[in-house]
Amino acid sequence: MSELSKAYEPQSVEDKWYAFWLEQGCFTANPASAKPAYSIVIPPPNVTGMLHMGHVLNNAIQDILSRKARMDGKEVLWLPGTDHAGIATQVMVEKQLKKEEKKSRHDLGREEFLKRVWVWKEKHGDIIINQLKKLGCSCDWTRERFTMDPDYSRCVQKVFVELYKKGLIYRGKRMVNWCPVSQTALSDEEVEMKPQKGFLYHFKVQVADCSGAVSAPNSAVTDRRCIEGDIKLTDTWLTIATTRPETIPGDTAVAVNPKDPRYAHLIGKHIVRPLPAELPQGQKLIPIIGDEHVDFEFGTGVLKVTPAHDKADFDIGARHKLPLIEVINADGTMNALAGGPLAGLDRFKARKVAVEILTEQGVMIESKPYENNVGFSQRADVPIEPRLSEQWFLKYPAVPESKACVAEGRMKFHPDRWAKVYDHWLTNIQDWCISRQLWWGHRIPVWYRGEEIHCGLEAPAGSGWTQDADVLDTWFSSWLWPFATMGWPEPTETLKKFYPTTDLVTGPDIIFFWVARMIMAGYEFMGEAESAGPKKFALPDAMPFQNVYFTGIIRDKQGRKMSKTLGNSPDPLDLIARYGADALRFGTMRSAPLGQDVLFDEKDVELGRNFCNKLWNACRFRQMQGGEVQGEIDPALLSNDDQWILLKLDTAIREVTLALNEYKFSEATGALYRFFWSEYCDWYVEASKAVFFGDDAARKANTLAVIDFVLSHAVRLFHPFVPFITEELWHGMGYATDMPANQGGTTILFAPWPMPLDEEIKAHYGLTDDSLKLADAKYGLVTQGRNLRREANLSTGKKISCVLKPTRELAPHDIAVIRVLLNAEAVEVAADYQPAKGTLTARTELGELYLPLEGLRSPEELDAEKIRVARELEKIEAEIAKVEQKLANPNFTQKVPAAVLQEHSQRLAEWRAKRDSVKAALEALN
RNA sequence: GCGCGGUUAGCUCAGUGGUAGAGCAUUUGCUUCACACGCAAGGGGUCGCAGGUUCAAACCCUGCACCGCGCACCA
Repeated sequence: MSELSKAYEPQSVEDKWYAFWLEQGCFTANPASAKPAYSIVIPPPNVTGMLHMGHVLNNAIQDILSRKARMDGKEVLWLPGTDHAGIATQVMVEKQLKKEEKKSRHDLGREEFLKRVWVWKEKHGDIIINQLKKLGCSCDWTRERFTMDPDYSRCVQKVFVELYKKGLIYRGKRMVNWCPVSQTALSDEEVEMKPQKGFLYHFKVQVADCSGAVSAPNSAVTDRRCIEGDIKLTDTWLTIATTRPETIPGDTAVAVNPKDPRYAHLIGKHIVRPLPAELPQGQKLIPIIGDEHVDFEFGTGVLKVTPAHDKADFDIGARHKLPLIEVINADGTMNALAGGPLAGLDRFKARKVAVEILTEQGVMIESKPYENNVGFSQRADVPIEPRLSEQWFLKYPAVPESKACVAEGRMKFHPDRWAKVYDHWLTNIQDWCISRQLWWGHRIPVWYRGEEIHCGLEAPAGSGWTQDADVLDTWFSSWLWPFATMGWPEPTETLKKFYPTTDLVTGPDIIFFWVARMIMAGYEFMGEAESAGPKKFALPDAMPFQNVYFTGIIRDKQGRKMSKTLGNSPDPLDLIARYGADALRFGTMRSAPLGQDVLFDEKDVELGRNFCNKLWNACRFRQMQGGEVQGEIDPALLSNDDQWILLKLDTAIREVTLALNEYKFSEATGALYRFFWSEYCDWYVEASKAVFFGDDAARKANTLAVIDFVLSHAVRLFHPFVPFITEELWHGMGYATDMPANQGGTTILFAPWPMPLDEEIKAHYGLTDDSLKLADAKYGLVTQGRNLRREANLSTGKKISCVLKPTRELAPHDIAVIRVLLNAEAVEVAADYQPAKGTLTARTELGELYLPLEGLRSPEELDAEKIRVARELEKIEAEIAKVEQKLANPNFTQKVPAAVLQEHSQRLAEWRAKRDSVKAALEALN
């Protein structure tokens, strides 16, 4: 770094160093290494996805953890990859197909369509990977995995077969969440409950008495005929409340609570279902049944039961052996059984038409606006349709082990409140519907031939077998990620070295989808879960990671979720182009406190950029002073400022290290920011100018040595957060040269993480509390002096002369520092100074500071000054009163610890002294 | 309905019993020889509300309000 530019220019630096790191193989993990292991598996982003702010937050954190671990001397594996993301990817390719060729996937056929998806994947799959590289992610790209890689696919199938053989996977006809747009079953987790504004319709039905006329209740509808003449319609009408009148044709009973005195006597009788209108009454008689499920407080206390289209109703149906009438097609339209006017209509259109028909019949009583929770397909954002279909299900394995590891604190969640959410979910889970009616994904390894069924890794021998058409839920492959990416089922060196992984960084929105299931898979396939049976890996504790860090959700500055439709999501690549990757990382980290959502504001990135520029220029300042790099520090030559900054560095090292250990990234960046900007730059660099502007060569060399010591540590402390600029400075400042090649000599990546100064070093340099206090007092004096200057309306550029009447002895160098910091021509030390009229004074810890003005001020300025000083006096009096009151309370003085009491007394003395001084100043103004 | 978070300066957030803090924004003054992506000095808060514990509460306890999230088969 011969000449540093005036401002930091990230563009010229970032690509260069990333290429260098790759070339040097810095990110490649070596399983044979003797170093202790540190590992993270990336939450694989959607292969067709684009980098968004959530990725930035998530991956910046993983990179910080990885880089810190490298500097701690660990062998680091950050394993990257992408997810095939079944529905999302398939939909994307289907859309493109529609747009460009006006074809559906069925037009192409399964095989041809899948070819197109792979083409898409080859074309777009690298985008997000390259974006992660832009961000600076130090992933081991030699181990990049994709959930549809042949090896990975093999793992997924193997797992399916194993669980099938154990009886944990089974096929059954059950009620599932059906997405009419994607036309596939979904798991419970993919359904999002959303409050929906609709209507609660009340309609009446007539009770019929036809005992004996109805055939067995569990027979199919077509057989359930009443002879027209046998129906005896009664005068009793029941009112039913429903939000879904379009499902009336599918009703096969009406349920009341058997304890409900209004209706109990009607149980066993029938009602005439009003729809389909054209069917003869005899074919529409359905029984009134008694079921405890019915809440008689709600609605009318009469519940229509539609077993084929409602989960709860399905259960009631099962209890009462009711027949099922399906009236809705897979695509959400009504079928022929729904009746003439409804058949073929979309379910929502059909709702309106059903209401019209009921109104025409004169049975509609009222419709009142009503808000209820409706399950939505998370992916397609339409209401899901509970639907009876044949699907594959998994009974979750290793549930007790998975609960225990978190409950017992062996696996830690950060923040830990998620542990409760996790536990609650595991306590209440239902079997997992794992089959999807999609083409893109891992095909279910089951073949059929007539009544025969074969589950295995290969197609069975013989002809006539057809494979199950469905694929597996994407999460059924991602739950294997922590070990399937490392060579499982073989006991590879990588697995032995890096499993279980150390940290997982992810969003709380996938705690059930992914985190919980990975834990179960870990116990089931890597450990000795009770259900697991004999294993190649009987790890004593097979949990896939030791810590889970849950990030917040990134929102815009108004608190709204980032979304494509709102257009409120900035493009991270654009931000990187404008501010630099380091700026984006630092800004994001600084504004992302543990466990809370992050309100993103571009100002944060700006702050990051400004910070990088500050770091850059501080180094530039050092470089402009010339001299030997990293000379020896001579303790005898240390100034008070030197001692102060070394102590502040020590504090910063401790704070940043502790914050990182606790995953408090905003605290760590906050500490770095404060240390570097408010302590090092604002005070130390400015104070050092007293040395560099002087002519003490020995002191200059020593100051340079201190600066190099501080900067070489600071740059390392910063590296995990801002990797590019720190690498540039590490080399440019020459800090790499003295280090062994594998410990910082080649790259800062492996430079040792700074250690706090131990007691021995502190003693060696004479770093004491007193040095800290003296410096604080000195800088306090400077602030007060600048304040005087400001009161006198003397611009910062103007040279002034001050007088200090000291309360303690000060080294000549400290006086020189004060002079430089005040930008004063002279600071005279005079024990017997008698201020002239109109001299501004400030009472400081080090003595009275005077700014003689020689009558330079106008009467207006004097008046303004008087008002200000009088106000200050008021404030001081109020503080004194507050402390005096406390000290006057015998309860206080008797009960309080001695230290607190002493502190209060001292404070009172200080305030009183200050009051005297301010009073004197005020009098001097008059 | 149950559970979990949150409520502190205009904004975003730190602050777990003893003098209310930071960044941004704002005011004023500075083209001071590292940095205007900067420097310096200010102004600004009855810590959501009501009780309680304590010598002392932003902090601990109880209740309430509002915001957000998760879970839940009220049609």
